[in-house]
Order: sequence, then structure tokens, then C-alpha cells
Amino acid sequence: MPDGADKKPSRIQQRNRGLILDAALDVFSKHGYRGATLDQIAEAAGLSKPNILYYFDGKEEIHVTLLNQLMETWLDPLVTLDPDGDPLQEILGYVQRKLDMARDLPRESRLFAGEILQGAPRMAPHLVTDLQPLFDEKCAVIRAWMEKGALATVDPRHLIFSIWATTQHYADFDAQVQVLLRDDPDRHGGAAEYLATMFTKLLRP
Amino acid sequence: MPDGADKKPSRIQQRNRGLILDAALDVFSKHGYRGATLDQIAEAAGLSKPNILYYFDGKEEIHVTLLNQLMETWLDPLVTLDPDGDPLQEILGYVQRKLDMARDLPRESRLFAGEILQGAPRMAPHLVTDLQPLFDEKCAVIRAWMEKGALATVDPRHLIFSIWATTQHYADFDAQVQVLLRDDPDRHGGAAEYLATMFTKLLRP
DNA sequence: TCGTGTCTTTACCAAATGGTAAAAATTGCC
DNA sequence: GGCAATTTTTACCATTTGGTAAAGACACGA
Repeated sequence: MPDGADKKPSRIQQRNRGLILDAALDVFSKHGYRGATLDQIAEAAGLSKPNILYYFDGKEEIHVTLLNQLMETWLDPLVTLDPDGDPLQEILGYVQRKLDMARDLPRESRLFAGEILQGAPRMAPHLVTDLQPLFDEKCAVIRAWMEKGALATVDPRHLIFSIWATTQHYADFDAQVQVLLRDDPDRHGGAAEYLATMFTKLLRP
Repeated sequence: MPDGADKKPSRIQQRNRGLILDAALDVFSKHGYRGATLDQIAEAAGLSKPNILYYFDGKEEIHVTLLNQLMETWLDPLVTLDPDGDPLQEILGYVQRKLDMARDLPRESRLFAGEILQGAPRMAPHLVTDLQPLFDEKCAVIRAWMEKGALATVDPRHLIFSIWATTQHYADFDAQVQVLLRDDPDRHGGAAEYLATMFTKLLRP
């Protein structure tokens, strides 16, 4: 049994847990927690349902594992924000990294969005322990930049919200964006340019 | 049977259909389509499950009815954008109306977000028939303003996306916003001020 | 190659869920 | 009040779904 705090996961164990988590990310991000079924995950992973339950205690554990893994990836671009860098370039770099993530990891973005949309029932603790301290810390950094006169003064909290909202929008609302931008061959480039302009005009002292 | 194209819905029919739709809006916006159950809707409406099915053909019809009703409300602020008004004031007014809607109709915002997040399986037609023409029309209006020199030039499509993203964020990601802004007594006012600043700096010629 | 521990399958199950049939109650019109 | 039409309840049902038990297949070190 691969339960609990085992010492060494076998080759097979590592491969199958990976297959399952990747399949589950697909299914959960497409249908939401309750909309996803173990059968769908099993089929997508190419394993039988009882076999899935050999590697994970249940549907919820798979979801929680995914959310835990996601948290690190998700916060990384903000962690990278360097208090000693050039303020405007740091912010614009952050915007760009978030936008790239929306393009490269849309499943992760939607998984996260779905969880928050439903009130973060399985992630509220993470928000308080992981996100909140980081958020407060980076708000302080930005506020210091503004007080130094290196950036125009705005509420750093709403600034960060607007960065999250505008970048993640391209992943989370992709179905809508696709309809409205149907024949644009360079959606990503257009978004990148627009957002760089917007945040530059907002923040240039 | 209240099926099909009846002539006049009775008093009871109007009241109960209203109760059901309001309850369903609650439940669907909280748990998503597949996460919502008829039993939950029935209990929230104060009716029995078979009674619910007397008024609606099934779960899907309730959801679709809700989505249809929502579409009009949802697009209204954009419809109101007046080509003959003052360009910057029109845009800022639009932002404000959208932000007010996020505050006053969070259930509707989340219902919409959930539907799009999952690929708009029950709303794709609406997007093409209702949203797309309106979007194109208003993009043209904004582009004309820019060519006239009344607004700084940016891509109107991404401009609209950024307005949607930043305003709806406060409803759709409320669980997150609440954690991060825990003790702010004036979240709405702060957001309004921030967004007005941002779009003014972006668009003022 | 043999045996032990790891992995996979087969055959289930109980609960939840969307939905139905038909009887019972109620409403509203004459 | 009487009666037809509307509304509501009771009693079900079939399917789906998360999960389990236990037998069987397989890997791998001695």
C-alpha cells in the first residue's frame, strides 16, 4: 500500500501517481470538483478505477494533492518580485510572467479559479497560511517603492488584484475570448502589449 | 401542465417559477451545474422535487432559463455605452456600472463565470448571437473615439477584456479577496477609486 | 526459480441523484 | 356548492457514482 508516509515510492508508483494527477488536472479543470468523476479520471489516466483508489485514498485526496502542488507554482511569479530591482520593470515582469502562465498552464488556472469561485472549500487554509503573508509582504514592497517616488501611488492591493484578474482572464474565460477574438492570430502578443501599456501608464511616476 | 407556449401563467405559476429560479441561482452559483442537485434547489425554494419538475422539464432547463435571463442583465451596461457621450466619461461610467453589478449581483457573476470556465457548454450560442455583435459594435465605437483623438490609442478588445476582468474579479474571486482584504471596511470604494485611476491614466489622450 | 511483497483486475455495493406515475389536494370559475 | 383544471404529494425507479473486498497477475531480490 502506498499510503501514509512511505519511505521510497517505486518506479511504478511514481509513474502512475503522475498519470493520475495529470488526468485529474484535465478532468477537474474541465468539469469542476463535483462534475468530475473517478471513471473519467481513470479513463484519462489509462487505469482502472480501483487502481486509482490504490494510489489515492479517494476523489478528495486527488483534488487536494493537485491544489497543494498548484499553490507553489501559482505563487512563484510573485515570490520572484525583487525588492531590489527596478520597480516598474519588476511589476511589468510580473505581469508578463503571469500572462505566460495563463497561456502555458490554462488547466492549472482554471482549477484554481473553480476552487475560488465556489468559496475555496478545500483551499481556504492555504490562502491564509501561504498566500496572505506573501501578499502582505509584496504589498509592503510596492508601497515602499511608491513612497520612494519610484512608482505612482495607488493602492497596492487593488494593483495586484488587477494584475491577477487581467492575466488569468485569458485562461479562465478562454471560451469567451475565443469567440470574440476568433481570427486574431496573435492573441497573446496583443494582450501582452496592451497590459504593458496599461500598467506602465498607471505606474510611471 | 405549464409546458410549451401557454397563454397566461397563473398567479401561482409565476410565484413558484420565480421561487425556483431564485433558489436555483443560489445553488448553481455556489456549486456549479453538476455540483447542484434538484434536492438542494427544491429545499431552497421550499417546494418538493417533483413539484419543481412540474414547473420545469428538468435540471438543464432551469439552468438554461437562468442563463437566458442573465444574458440581458449582463450585457445591459455595455448596451448603455453611448457613442455620443463624452468618451472618457462613458468608459469610466461603464467601469463603475460593472463594478456595481459585481457587488449587487455576485450570484449572477459567478453563474456566468462558472459557465464560461467550463467552456460555455450551454451558452456558446448566446455568446455568438448576442455578445459578439454587441462587442464588435462597441469596439468600433471606441476605435472611432481613439481615431478622433478623444482617447489614447489602445486595442479596444483588450481594453474591454480588462474592464470585465477587473470588475468581475471582485465577485468571482470574492473568497480570495475577503481573505486578503480582511479588515478593509470600504473594499468597494477602494476598488472604484483604483479602477477609475487606472483607466483614466490609460485612456486620457 | 522460487517466494514475498507490489500492483491490477473482477465483481460487487450502498448512497445519491435525476426523473416518473398516479393519487390526493387545492384552486377558481359557474 | 359543485366541478373541472391546476397544483402538490406519495411512492417509486433506473442510473450514476464513490468506494470496497478479494482474488489474480506481476516484479524482483535471494
